[in-house]
Amino acid sequence: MPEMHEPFIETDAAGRLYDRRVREHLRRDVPENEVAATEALAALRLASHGFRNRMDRWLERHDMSEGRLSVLWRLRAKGSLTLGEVAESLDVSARNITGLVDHLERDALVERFPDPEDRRAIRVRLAPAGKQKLADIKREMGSARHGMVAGFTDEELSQLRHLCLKLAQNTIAHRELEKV
Amino acid sequence: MPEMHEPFIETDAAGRLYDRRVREHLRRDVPENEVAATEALAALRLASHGFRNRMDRWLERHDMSEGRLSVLWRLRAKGSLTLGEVAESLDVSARNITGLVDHLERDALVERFPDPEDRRAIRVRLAPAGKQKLADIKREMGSARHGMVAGFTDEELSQLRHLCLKLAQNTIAHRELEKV
DNA sequence: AGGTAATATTGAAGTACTTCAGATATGCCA
DNA sequence: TGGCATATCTGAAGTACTTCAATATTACCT
Repeated sequence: MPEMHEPFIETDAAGRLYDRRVREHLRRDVPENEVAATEALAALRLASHGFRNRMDRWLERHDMSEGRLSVLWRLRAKGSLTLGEVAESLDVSARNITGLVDHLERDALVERFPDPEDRRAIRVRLAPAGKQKLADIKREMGSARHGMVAGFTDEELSQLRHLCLKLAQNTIAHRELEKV
Repeated sequence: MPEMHEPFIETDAAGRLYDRRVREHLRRDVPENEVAATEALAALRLASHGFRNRMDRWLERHDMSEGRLSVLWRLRAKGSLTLGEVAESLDVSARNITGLVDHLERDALVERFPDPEDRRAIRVRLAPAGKQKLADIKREMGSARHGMVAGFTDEELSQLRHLCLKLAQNTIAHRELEKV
């Protein structure tokens, strides 16, 4: 049996999980009023790191990545978009989308074409193979996702969604303020 | 006034936030029993993406990155570690830690030294400048974090921590199973 | 109608992450 | 005691992300 990680996720008196390492770190010298925020954000980081790694591994079987898949979903929703619109929609740089679309184009999953109204812009749309790839992924995604949320009630998933979007709202509001 | 993002985070009848784009996508053809999980995981992705970008921008002022900062915190907690131990602790590849420690060493924030008991291994510890850097960052981190969790009650933060760690447990359990 | 600031995409250069392979060292077993 | 499997770190090569600058184009203002 290979060596396992030393467990660091424990349950407190109220029945809630906490990260022992973070709590030990906090005991040193983090002000009391920052404990809850620090622990929550550290947990968010841990969860998303694990989730992303898990998704990466799963998507490898489809010769896909999360970044490229996001582009495909967005194109499926919108029909076609300029590269800039894709970038804004996914909150990444236009340079990044250039690379992701290069890769998707190389795999024949999308097609680039000129924007009829703006000769600077390039539009992109799903190719038939891209539509098929999304159908294939969707067919199997359910069971993968099911494993990731094993043990969660619908109420917990709803609450997780709500709290994450509340956090996202803060980061979006902050970013919009920085534009001014 | 620069153009703002079209708002996509809305509130449902129960007073909970949801991502309109995800919900529209779900209405097409995602099975009912997968809706809650899909929405929760999409929200987690959005929150962590925004949080990470926000942290990146904030850490730039300290000439730091999240990856390198994680290394520093871990060294502060443990005194010294081998590069492999840092990698395992942060759930990243040893190759990645080599690069992060290269950068930290170049900035004189850490020091590498031979492991007295294993000539293959290299240990790393905080340099005095690293300790100072952590002190500087800690002094200001509170207000940055405060902004990120504006509008959250301690109860919500505790619940967010719990739900994220519950998710993290699933990804950790899955990864340990893959080792067998 | 011309000039100029802004926009869209991509080339260049960088960081953070991955996998794989190589060099050196360790530990275990026969 | 020697052989072999495993461990540790890093070089090589790759992806996904960033910023900045360059080129071509658009839009607006005088």
